[in-house]
Amino acid sequence: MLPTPFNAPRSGEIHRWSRTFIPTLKEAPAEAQAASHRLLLRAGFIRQVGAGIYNYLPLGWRVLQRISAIVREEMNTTGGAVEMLMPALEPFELFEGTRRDADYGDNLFRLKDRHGRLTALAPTHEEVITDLMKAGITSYKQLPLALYQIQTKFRDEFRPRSGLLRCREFLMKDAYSFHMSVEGPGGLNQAYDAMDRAYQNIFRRCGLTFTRVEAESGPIGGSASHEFMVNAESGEDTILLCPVSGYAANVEKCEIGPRPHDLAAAPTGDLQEVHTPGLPGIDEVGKFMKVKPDRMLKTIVFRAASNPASIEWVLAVVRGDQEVNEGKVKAAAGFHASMGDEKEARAAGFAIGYVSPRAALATGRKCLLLIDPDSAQGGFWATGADKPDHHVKHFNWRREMGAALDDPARVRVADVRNAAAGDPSPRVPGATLEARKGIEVGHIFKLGTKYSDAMDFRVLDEKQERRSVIMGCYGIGVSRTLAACVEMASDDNGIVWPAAIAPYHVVIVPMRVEPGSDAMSTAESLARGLSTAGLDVLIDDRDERPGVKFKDADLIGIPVRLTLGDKALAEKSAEFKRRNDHNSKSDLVPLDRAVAACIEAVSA
RNA sequence: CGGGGUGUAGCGCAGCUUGGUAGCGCGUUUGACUGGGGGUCAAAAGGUCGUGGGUUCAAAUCCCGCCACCCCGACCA
Repeated sequence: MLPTPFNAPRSGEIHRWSRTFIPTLKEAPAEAQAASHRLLLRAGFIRQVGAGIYNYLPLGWRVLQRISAIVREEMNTTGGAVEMLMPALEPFELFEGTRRDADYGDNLFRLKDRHGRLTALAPTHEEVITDLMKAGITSYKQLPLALYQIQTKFRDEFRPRSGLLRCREFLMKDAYSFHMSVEGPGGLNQAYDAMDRAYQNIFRRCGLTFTRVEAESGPIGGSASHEFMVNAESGEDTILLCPVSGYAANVEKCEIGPRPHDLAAAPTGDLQEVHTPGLPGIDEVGKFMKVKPDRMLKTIVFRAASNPASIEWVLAVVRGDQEVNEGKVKAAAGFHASMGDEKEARAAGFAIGYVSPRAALATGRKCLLLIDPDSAQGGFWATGADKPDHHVKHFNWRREMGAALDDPARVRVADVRNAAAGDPSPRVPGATLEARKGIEVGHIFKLGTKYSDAMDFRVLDEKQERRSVIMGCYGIGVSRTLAACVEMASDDNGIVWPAAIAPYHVVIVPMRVEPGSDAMSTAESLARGLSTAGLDVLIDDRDERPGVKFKDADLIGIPVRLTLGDKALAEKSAEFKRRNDHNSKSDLVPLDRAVAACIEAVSA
């Protein structure tokens, strides 16, 4: 046997439709709503097993493999990482340091082994890899290091939905990097930037149009985080962007440009109490009082963590039609605060459901009042009356709050709400933010020392001092990326795969399928030629009517279709059609040029 | 977890109100005719009607419980 050179081009696979499993459906199953869900089901790529649990059928698995291959290439080169594999089972003791079992809560799949030991199905692997590195890395000389895996993750999602877009079991690429420093050669920032580039390459190669947005960073200070959002209306996430500066962020993170405020305006009338019995929300109360939500003040009670000013509660005020942002509340307060436990807040005297900014003035509790600029205005306001079943009209800041407004230790005006379309851009005066829907396919994160501190992962530096290792982590939802690609590229007839991730590059449709027929033997020799050129080929050898084969070929979305009918064969030609080429008829291509035409179409 | 919806043949559905031998279309199998965008004719196979209980001479149908799946919502009080 001749030796095979290492760089020999890979020859493509040749599969026959009749010998693989492609159960296409004429009608989409009723439960599927999202376009990707419907098409993947109809085209025979996936089949549901349970809520948020799917089989990847041969076609679906092939695409996952393609995406994974791109991910591997980019990770191994641009990303500078090496691949490994960690287990799906995770003993609970690993959470002792990080307490993430609590953070994950019900989203963590828990199970007991036969000895009664608690075990988790891993939702991600920070603990496992940190534990592993702890044992293997003891010196700064071994760093930096970046490792990744492509592996099944488990999250007991509250509500799985939209097929592969939100699953309980899904395929993820997760990478972790380890450093002695943030800045400089070998530092976290360098690895982060490399990953950033790798991610952009990956999603571009998958044919996705995406927006890279600033995302909420974790509770440990200084960390940056970016999400890669595929632009799709069906996305669950909302992103905001400034069309002038290019600034883009997710809803939680997005800053809002300067907004004027005015707490000194005169009252609109006497404070008037209204009986509003048993009305649960802003909308209902508003309807009852005939006040629009944007003229009501919403006051949310946060429990303050220990802080130098020994403040116990933080009250955040936004307009009734806006949403309080917990991260911004913390940032404005300057210390940690979390949504108050209802019982605890009631015990402290807050009339939950009917809280007004005046609750901050009550004696005996130390409160910090944070007022969003949009609600720090004059004009008519309605708000709670600080007692059950009552609201007030004609709330006026100066009259109701008095001198407290002038004490920055007690009252501050600050951005504490989620950004929304139409808000001023934080980067360009006069520009306004636009909202888009997106599917989050990737997320990169500067972890800092969060995990290494929690798990005591320290190594000796060049001065023989033990220092916490600085970490980054980088995730891609591989199976979600597949769904996002379908959301992005489909038409009335089915999926339109980009060649880079299509399950096959070429589908050959012989009109006659009897073995030895001109059409079949031509199909086979064409397939061999394509395979030699490195293309994967599917021969539709089913004895079906042409219409059925064409419909199916369109549905499963193979980039190039070669049709072998009597007329074309009589001219020693094949009909050549690109899947993404709409209206046009197919071209006749001489058989001896067909392979070249396919290569050209696929490498475009 | 709250609200809404659905479970009847592989897929899509009707039948349930008013209880009385389980149906239609697609798909599947066989045969013939056909053969360029989801064919025609003929014959056939395929269903514990999600599940457990109850009412009744009789339950897919009425009553109660449970399960599964889908959609919407959800720390903003």
